[in-house]
Amino acid sequence: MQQKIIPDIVIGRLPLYYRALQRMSSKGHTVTSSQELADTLGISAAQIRKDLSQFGEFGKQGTGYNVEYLADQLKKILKIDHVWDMVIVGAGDVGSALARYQGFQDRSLRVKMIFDSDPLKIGKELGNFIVKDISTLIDEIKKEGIKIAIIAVPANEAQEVTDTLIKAGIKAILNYAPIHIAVPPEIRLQCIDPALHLQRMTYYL
Amino acid sequence: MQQKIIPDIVIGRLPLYYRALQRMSSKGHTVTSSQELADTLGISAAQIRKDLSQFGEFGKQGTGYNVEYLADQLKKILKIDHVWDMVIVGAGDVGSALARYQGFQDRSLRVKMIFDSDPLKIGKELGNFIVKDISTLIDEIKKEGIKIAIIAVPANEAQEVTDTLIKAGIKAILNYAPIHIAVPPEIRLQCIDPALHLQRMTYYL
DNA sequence: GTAGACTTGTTACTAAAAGCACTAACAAAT
DNA sequence: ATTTGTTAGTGCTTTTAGTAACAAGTCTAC
Repeated sequence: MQQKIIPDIVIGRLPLYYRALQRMSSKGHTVTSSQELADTLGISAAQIRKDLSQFGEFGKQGTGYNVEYLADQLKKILKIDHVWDMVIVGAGDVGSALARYQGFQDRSLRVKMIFDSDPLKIGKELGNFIVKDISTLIDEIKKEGIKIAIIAVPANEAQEVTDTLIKAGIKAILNYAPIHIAVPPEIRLQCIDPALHLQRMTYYL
Repeated sequence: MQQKIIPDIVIGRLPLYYRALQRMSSKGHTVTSSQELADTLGISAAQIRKDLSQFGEFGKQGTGYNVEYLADQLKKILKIDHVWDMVIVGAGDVGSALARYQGFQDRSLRVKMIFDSDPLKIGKELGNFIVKDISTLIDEIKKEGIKIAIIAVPANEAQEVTDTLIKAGIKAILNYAPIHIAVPPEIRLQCIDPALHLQRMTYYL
């Protein structure tokens, strides 16, 4: 039996739902509804129900969703029912900030190592880490079996770093370099460039 | 005459095209084609042509696009033919990193001020800025006529800060707080939460 | 126990976005 | 002058995404 393919856009909304549920849970909220989620997220209730129904039946008619239970199910679906270790490549301003970033806590993500190629940075302390030599990157990643990397190097080094990461066994990349990087189809890639977001809005001003 | 409404998804791709053109230009590239852009961006050539044709005819058949000219046109369309001043709210780890971020240079964006509510942070130096008291936010923003804000405060303060910003005349917001914030339809909003991007990828691992 | 108010999961429908394919235009080589 | 290869712009088709509505359960109040 062929398993149903879930559109990536749906997958993209699940972490959003999970984030809202985590927040509700921390406030002691025990049950919610698609309507309440819709209000807190700015997404239509029908959309939320449809997205969730792709994965099973998590709610109860007339009652809604149990917050803990639904959060738990989403954790399993997103495979964030355990912590994922990550590496950061690039110990410049962006890499340093990410190494100190508190926002990964309680979200099943943990920075494990940070690399740089600059001899002046290698060996230096950065948050709880010692910056490692990028030439040891492949070995270290393989040794720890890390699958997720964050790229925070200048644009002109990004593609080279990407290729190295893939050689090391990295399967998911979050790219902060302001350039498009090419990856084979089996590698997941997400990009963050604040300037792009901002320039998208200036059009309307 | 009613002007054609351009889908926001198209607007979202324009900064991407512009970024690629800037890069080509800095490498001395003078002409390009939809196909070359497609290759550097990982977007189909047809898509690029269609997007651009929404705004006019910028290319020459058989030849392609003049890099400088197209970049210039995109600048005008996106209204980034002049520098936009921005304020950052929140001088924590994220706000500090953004205040130091070099990536806004040459992209028509400039941080002008940074605010915080913590008395321990107010008055302190941060990069080239002195952290200002958030209680002066409305006055300062109005005085300078600033239209763009970056929110880098904890989740539970984000909505309140948003409301204040809108009162001050802010029209576009980039939100780093890990929560959905509500804004009236005329206010532009973009959100960045690295954990969301990462959790979107773990599904596939 | 029953009426009535809610809420889910699902289906049918509508809208939007992307892909394809074609025409017209241009440049370079012969 | 003619041929060949390239490329933009555009209309049409297909695919994808989102909305709305409804039947079937569930709960509460009385």
